[in-house]
Amino acid sequence: MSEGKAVEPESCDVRMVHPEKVEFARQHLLSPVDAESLAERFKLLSDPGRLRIIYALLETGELCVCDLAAAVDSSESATSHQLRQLRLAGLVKSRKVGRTVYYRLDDTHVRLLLDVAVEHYLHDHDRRI
Amino acid sequence: MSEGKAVEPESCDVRMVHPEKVEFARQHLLSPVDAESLAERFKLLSDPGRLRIIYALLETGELCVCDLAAAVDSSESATSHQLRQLRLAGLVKSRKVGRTVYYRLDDTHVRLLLDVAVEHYLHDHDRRI
DNA sequence: TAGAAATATGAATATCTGCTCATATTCGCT
DNA sequence: AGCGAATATGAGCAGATATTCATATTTCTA
Repeated sequence: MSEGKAVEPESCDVRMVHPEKVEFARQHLLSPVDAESLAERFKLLSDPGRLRIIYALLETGELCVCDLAAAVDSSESATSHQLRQLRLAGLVKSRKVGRTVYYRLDDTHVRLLLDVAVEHYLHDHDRRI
Repeated sequence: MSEGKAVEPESCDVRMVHPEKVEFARQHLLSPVDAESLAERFKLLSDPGRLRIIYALLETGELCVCDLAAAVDSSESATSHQLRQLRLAGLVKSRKVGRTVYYRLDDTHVRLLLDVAVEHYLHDHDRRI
């Protein structure tokens, strides 16, 4: 299915050894937009603090900011900033009771994703739990 | 060297509303070490370029640096730098044939992890492709 | 063997990220 | 109303990251 001997003449030094494999790869690749979107998702999970926040919520169901900060052993401000990111990304939702705000996960998929990752990278590879 | 301050900023403003939930969370949380380890793993996947490289290898099986660069539409140097990261992290392996180096995935788990992520974040959520 | 090709690596740079500190906002309590 | 508590937010800074450019290394070839 990979045709196209004439590759996009847009780049400067695009030499290739196997044009057909390159073409095949190009067709099956993530689009730049998808790659960006997916990368953003992973970026949310690429911070130890955020990971710990997510886990705390995963385990307790719901926690207010100050408890969350205490649980993950971070400042309340830092925790609030992190929660803001998670909230804007739709990963968590908040519920306000008086002046305290309770956060909980609002993403049914994180658990699975984390389970898969933990299973593979913490258990198989270099488990030091 | 510098003595600096106390490395334990825990006793400054650690107030909590539900001490028992905090305690529970602390016990079931990822340890700082595990969180760091897991976060590093996710960080590898948090760059669009690296994601595209991984996908290209996933689809074609094996590709040399210059073909890879052409496939993901990046410079050869940038691609090489990223491959270095992936290599150091054990995600890819290389095979040298003459002066060209062929890279392939060396992680049986990435595919599953990516499948889960793509399934959920690109399809379910806000697919704006 | 000289020179070119494919890749790797180091340095410099520009951008991004997460933290702290200060301040704002919202709410409860007296 | 006024003050203090819980959280949110913005500015600024320090550390991390990715890219580019230049150079090094290895290997093929004339």
